[in-house]
Amino acid sequence: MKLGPKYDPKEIESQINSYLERIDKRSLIENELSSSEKIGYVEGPPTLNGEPHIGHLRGRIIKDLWYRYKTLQKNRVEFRAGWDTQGLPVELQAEKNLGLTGSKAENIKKVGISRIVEECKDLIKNNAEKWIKVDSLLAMSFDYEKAYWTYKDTYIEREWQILKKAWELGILREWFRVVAYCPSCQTSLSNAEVNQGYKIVEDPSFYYKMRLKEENTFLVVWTTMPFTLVTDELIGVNPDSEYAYISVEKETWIVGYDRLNELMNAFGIQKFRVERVVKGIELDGKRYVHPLLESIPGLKELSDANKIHFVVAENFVDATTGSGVVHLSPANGQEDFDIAVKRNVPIFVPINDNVEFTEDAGIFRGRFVRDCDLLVVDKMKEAGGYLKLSKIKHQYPTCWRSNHKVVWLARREYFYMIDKLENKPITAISNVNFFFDSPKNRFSEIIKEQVPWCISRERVWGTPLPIWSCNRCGMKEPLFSRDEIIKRASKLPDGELFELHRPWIDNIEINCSKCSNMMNREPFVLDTWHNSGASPYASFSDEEYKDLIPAAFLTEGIDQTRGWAYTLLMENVIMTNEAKPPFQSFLFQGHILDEKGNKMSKSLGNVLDANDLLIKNSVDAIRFYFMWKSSPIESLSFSLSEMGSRPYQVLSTLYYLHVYLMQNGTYDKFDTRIIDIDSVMRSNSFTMTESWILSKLQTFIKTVTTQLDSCRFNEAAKNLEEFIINDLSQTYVPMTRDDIWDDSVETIERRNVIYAVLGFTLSNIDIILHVYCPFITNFLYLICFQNKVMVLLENWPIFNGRLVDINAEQAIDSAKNIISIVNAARMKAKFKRRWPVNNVIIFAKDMNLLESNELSEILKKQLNTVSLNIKSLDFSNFLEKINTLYREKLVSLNAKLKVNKIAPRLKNDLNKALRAFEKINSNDLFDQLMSKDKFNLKYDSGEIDLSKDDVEFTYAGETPYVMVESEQENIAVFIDTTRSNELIALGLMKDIARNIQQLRKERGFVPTEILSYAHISKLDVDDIASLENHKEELAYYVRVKSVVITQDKLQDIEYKEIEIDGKKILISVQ
RNA sequence: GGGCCGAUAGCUCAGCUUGGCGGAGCGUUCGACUGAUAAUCGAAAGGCCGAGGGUUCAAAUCCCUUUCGGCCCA
Repeated sequence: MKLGPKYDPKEIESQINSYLERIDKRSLIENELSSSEKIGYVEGPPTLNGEPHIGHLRGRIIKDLWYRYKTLQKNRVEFRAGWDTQGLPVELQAEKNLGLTGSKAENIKKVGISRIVEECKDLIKNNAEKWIKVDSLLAMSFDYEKAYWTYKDTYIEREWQILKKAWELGILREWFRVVAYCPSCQTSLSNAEVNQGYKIVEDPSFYYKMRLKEENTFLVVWTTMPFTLVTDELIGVNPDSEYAYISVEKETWIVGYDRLNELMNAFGIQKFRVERVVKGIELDGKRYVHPLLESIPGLKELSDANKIHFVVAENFVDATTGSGVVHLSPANGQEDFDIAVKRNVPIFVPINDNVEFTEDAGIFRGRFVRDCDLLVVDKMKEAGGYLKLSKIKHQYPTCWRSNHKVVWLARREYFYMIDKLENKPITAISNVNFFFDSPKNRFSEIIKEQVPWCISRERVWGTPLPIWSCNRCGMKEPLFSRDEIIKRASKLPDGELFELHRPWIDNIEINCSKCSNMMNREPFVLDTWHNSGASPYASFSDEEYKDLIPAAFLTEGIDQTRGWAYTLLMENVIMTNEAKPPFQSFLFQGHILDEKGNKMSKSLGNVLDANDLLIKNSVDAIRFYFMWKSSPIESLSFSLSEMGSRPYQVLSTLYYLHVYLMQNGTYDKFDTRIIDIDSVMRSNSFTMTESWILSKLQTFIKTVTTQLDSCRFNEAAKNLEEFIINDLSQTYVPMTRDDIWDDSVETIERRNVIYAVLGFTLSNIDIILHVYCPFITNFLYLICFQNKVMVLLENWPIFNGRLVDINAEQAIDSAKNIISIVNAARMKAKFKRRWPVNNVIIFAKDMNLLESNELSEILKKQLNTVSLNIKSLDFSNFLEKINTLYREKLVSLNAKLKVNKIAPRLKNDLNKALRAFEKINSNDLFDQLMSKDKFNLKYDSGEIDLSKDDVEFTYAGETPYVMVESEQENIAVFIDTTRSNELIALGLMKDIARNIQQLRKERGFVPTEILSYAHISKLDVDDIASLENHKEELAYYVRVKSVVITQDKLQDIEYKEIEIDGKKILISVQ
C-alpha cells in the first residue's frame, strides 16, 4: 500500500479488501480478546424475499459501528448474522417464481406443498447471497458461519420450546380471530393483502325492521350483507346521536334522526309523524325479536337463553349512514366481534372451512355464505321484516389473486393471551436503555394494550404448530420436539429425520391416546413474527443463551417497535416466566426517505439499490454520511449530492493531513511508528500550540465517547468534522507550517515535535473514525502507524487528563478570534494578508491569556505584523472605552446631538442650536464633557448646557489606523496601514514567492526538493532594487539555490506571466 | 379514525427541557488565503421559526386548534 498524492476512495477499498483477505481477521480478534468479557448481540434478521435497498443500510451501518466500537473497547462481541426465511412474502415470491397464478388451493393442488417449500428454500438461499455481497461491500463484520436461519430444524425445535412454556403456563389457547377470508383461495389474507385489494364493488343495500320485545316498536336496520342476519346477535346505535320514534301507518319505528327525511324519501313514505326523539344511550339494553329464529336453531338457542338480541349503544356506530342503526354479527366483523367480547356475548359461528353454513344455521345449512343474501331477503319478506332492497357501490376489499370479495370471518385460531403475563413485560423494559424518550414511551404504550396475539396462520411455509387434534373426540395433544413426535408416531413415512415443515410433518400418523382414533395436526404454521421473535433463545444454545442474553445492544427500524421488538420481549417473558427483557438496550432507527423527503416505494420508483450505490460510491463516505446527517431516530432524506459534498471533504482532508505528515516527516526521516507523546511533551520545542491541539484532542475523545455510548452518532460525527477540519487542518497545521518549512539541522527537534504531535493526533482520529469509515482509516493507519495488523485490534483512545491544558486551549481559541478580526480589518483596509503590517494593536477585555510571550509570537506570525501591542480595555462603559482609545490617538470622534433629549429644552431654538453644533469640533466637545461633565453651546440667540447624555459619539480608526471591533468577543483591533518601502518590498517578495510556489506545483516539482534557479524579469526599476535586498529570503521561501532578477527576459528560460497589483511580470523556476 | 414523531435561511439541521436581540454548516455573490486539502478566512444577500388563536412585560420555545409529511395501529 502506498500513500498516493491523490485521494482515491475506491482504490483504497480494493487495496484494503485484498489486504484483509490475506489475514485471518477472526482469529486475530479472538486472540486479542481472549481474556475479554463476552457480550451478546442478536441480529434483527432481514426477510429474504428480496434484495437490500438503501433503506436497509442505515441499520447495518449502525450495527457495524457498534460492533467495531465495542471491539476497540476490548469487548468480545458475538456478532452473528441472522436471516428471516419464512412467512407470507417468501411464500408468495416462491409461487410467483414457479409461475403459479391461480388461487392458493389450485396452486397447492397443481404442484404440491413440497415443491413450493423447496422453491422457498432456493429463493432465500439466492437472496442471502445478494445480502452477503452487499454486506461485504459495506464492510460488515458479521460472523456468517454462525448465522442463524429461522427455517432450520434446530431453530424450529427451540422455537417450539417457547410454545411449550406458553402451553404449560396456560398462555397459549384457542380463541377466535376475525380474518379476511378468500372463499375462492380458501385461505385467509394478511392485512397487507387486504389493503392492496380495495375496489369499488356493488353490494345489496338492505333495510329491514326488528320488533322490540317489550314495546310494539320496530328498529329500522341497514346492512350491505344480508347473509349476516344468520349470525346477527346485537343491534348497535350511537350513544350520543339522536333517534326518532316515528309513527308510520299503524306502526312505530325507530330511526336515526339525522337520516329520517332521506330514509322516508327512499322508502316512498310521505305520511309519518315524529313522536319523540331520544339519545341512543336510552335504547341500550332493549331486547328485540329476530324474525328468522325458527329457521336458525343455533341462534334460537342463544336467544331463548336471553344471551343475545339486544340493543347496544357504542361509539363506533356511525349514525349518519343507512338508518343510523346497524346490526352486529360477531362472526363476520372485527368491530362486531370486539363489542360482543366486551359485552360478554357468546360468539355464534355456524360456518365451516369452506365458508358454508353448518347444521346450526338450519335452513341455510350447506350453502356458501355469500350466496345466502337473497334467500335471507326472501325469508325476511315472508316474516314481515322487509323494508327495501336496492344496490350500493362502495369500497370493499377483494382478493388480489382471485378478485373475489373477501368475507370477514371469525376463525378458530391459536393465541397468546398477553394479559396473562400481567405486568411482567412492562416491568421487563423498565431498565432497558432506549436512548431516546419517544420510542420508549411508544413501546410502553403498545405493551400496555395487552391485546391477544394470534400466533397461528393458515399458510404453508412456516414453523408448524405442533399440536395434534383427535378427529373423533377432539382431544388436543401438543408434541414440542422431534423426539416426542417420534415416540408418539404410529407411522413415520419419511423416517425419523423427517423435516419439521409441511408437508412432511403432516405425513406422520398419530393415534389419539384416549380413543386411539386418527389425529390430525392443527393445520397452522406460526406467525412469522413468532419465528423471528424466538431468535434470542432459538438461535443460541442453552449455554450461549445464559451468557449472552439479555443482549447488550439491538437496533432496528422504528416500525419494528410493534414488530420484532415486541415479539422478542413477549417470547422472552414467556420463556423465562419472569420480567426479563432479552435486550439491555434497543435503538430504534428512523426510516430512509428520498431526497425530497418522500418515502421510498416501488410504485414511486425512487428506491435505490444498495449494491449499485456501494459499487459506485465511496463506502466510507456512505457510512459517514448516513451517521453524520441526522439523529438515528429521525428519518433521513438521502441525497447523493449532499453525500458528495461535506462528508467527502472531511475524509479527503483527513487523507491529505496524512499526506502532509508523511511528505514532511519522510524528508526529515521521522518514524511515525514510534511516537512517545510523554517524552515529546518534555522537549524544549514543545510549544503552546502543541498543548492546545493535544488538549483539544482529549476533550474531543471524551465527548465522542459519551456521544457514541448514547447513540448520538450524528453529534459525534459533527465533532469529528469539526476537529479534523477546523482544529487540525485549519489551525494546528497553519500555525506550525513555517516551522516545518525550515529545513536546517538546528531546528530538527522542533520539527520532530510537530511530526510527533501530528502523528499522535492523527492515529487517534484514525481509531475513532474507524467505527464510521473502516477503509480509509485502516489504509492510513497501516501506512503511517501500524502498531497492529489492523485498526480493529487497537485500543479505543481513553481520555488522558495529563494532556489537558485549559489555558492553552483558551489562549489559542482567543488567538483564533483575534486573527479573524484582524483579517476583517485587513479586508476593510484593502490590505492583502501577504503584506506585512507595521503595527497591530489589540484591545481586549480579558488580558490574562493574551499576555504570554509565546502567544504573542504566534499572533505576530499569523497576523503578519512587525510589531504587536496588546492592551486592556473596559468594554462595559462606552464613554470610558472611547476615551481610552481617543487618548491613544487611535480614533477620531464624531458627535451628534440627541434631538429627542434637547428638543424639549430648546423648543423653537432647536434649529439654531443644531446649526451651531455642526460648527464645533467633536474632539473639543468630548474633552470638555469628560473633564467638566458639561459643554456650553452658544448659538445666535442663546446658549444651552449639554451633558454627556445629550450627545451621541461615534468613532472610527484615525489615519493611519483601521479599526474593527467585535462587541460579542469584547475585542477591538487596529492595524497601522502605513507602508514603508521596506514593507512594500517584503510584500512584493511574498507575492512573488507565492507565485513561484504555484509555478513549482504546476511544473510538478516535489515540495521538499531544492531547485537551482528562480528567474524574475520585467520588474520596475524600483522594485528590482527593493527585491534585491530580499533575494535570500525569497530563495528560502521557494526552495531554490539562487534567485536571478533581470530587467529583460533571458534567453532559453521559459517564463510564466503573472500579475501582481496590476503589474505584469515574468517568473520561472527550474 | 386513533397514537407517536417532524415542520426554523435556497439545502441540511441546532436552538425548545428551564420564555429574554433568531443561529451553524453547505450553497450563492464579491474579496482574501493556500507547496497537504475538493480545506479555510472576511463581507454581503438570504427568515411572517408551517398556519391560526391563547398565556405573558416578553413566545421559535409554554398551552389550544389546525394544515402538511413520516411511522405504527384500526
